[in-house]
Amino acid sequence: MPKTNAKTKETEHLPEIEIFKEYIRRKGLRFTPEREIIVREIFEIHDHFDVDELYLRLRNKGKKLSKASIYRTLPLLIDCGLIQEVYHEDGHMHYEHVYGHEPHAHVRCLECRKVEEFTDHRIKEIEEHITKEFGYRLTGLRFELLGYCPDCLKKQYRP
Amino acid sequence: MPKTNAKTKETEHLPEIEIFKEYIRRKGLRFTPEREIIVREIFEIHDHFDVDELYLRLRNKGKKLSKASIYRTLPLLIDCGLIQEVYHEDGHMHYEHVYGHEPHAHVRCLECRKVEEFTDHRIKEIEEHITKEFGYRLTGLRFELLGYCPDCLKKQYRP
DNA sequence: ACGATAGTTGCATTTCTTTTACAATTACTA
DNA sequence: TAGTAATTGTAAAAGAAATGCAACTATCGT
Repeated sequence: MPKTNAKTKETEHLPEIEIFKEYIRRKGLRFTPEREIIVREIFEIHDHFDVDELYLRLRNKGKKLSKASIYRTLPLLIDCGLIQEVYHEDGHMHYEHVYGHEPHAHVRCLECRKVEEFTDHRIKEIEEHITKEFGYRLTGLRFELLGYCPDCLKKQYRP
Repeated sequence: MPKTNAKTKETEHLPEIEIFKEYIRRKGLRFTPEREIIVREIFEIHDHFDVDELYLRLRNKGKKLSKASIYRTLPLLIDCGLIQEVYHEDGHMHYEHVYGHEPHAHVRCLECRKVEEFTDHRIKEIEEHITKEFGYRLTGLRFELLGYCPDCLKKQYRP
């Protein structure tokens, strides 16, 4: 179960749905009920998610829309900077919210498979370094540390 | 085309094939010609690679082994710490050498799709921090920065 | 050196994720 | 409110990765 330590304060930003609407408008696309349902559901999940989980949550709420619509909506949300692909695991992609969240690292335990988030001021420093020294304009970041968590080390799953 | 700035000096370590042999022995597995061919080919590639590229390189050299063997060998190489999954793109996984390489970040241009590598002492510091403060034992790392490279910015692909 | 045995290979098939063609539907603009 | 171009669901396709199986073989003990 992913744990989320590095949540940014969720105050002082536009609601995600407004960002999305504005993006849709700017691109000359359409704000459909299906897209609205998908976007609202995604931002009710306060954790990493994947297509199947999202689809099941919607079905359980009686919202019957197709997976195709989800697969079509995700790239829009990525493009407008609301979410990002965070890691590919168990044969499929996992996503996380980006907008309003500080850059952070994911630390994954290879034994119990839990994922924790950590912030570190040095992440921003590295971004700044790349920006200033190499002239990149950065828009996103994925940082994953792999290893064994204290609990699993204690249980001697790993010597 | 991925560019590789952050290559570590390749001296002063055991040949990868020896590491692999030792791992195979320790696990009671078998050192087959197919495995040897795959491993040697992987360490002749000095860049990121994927299954298809590896398969084609082998075919072009007249080595006719199956993709299944590649798919079965990669987890072994990951498990013994020689390579890692580095990013999932174009619908499939990409790999890179790990053994003998310093931890580094990948900076990906979303326009021209090039991938550059950068080292930064802060990456190690962050690792140490996670290790000391949170008690993890870390074995690997993926760090990807996404944005637009100076060239593409100059060409005004992005305002 | 040889034979037994358990691991490995290639092939074909399967599973699973993600994409897409198409016809019906619908959001948006004038 | 009508016109039009985007969107939807369905079903199928595309593609990556995993796997069952029979034939093969590396390895080990004798």
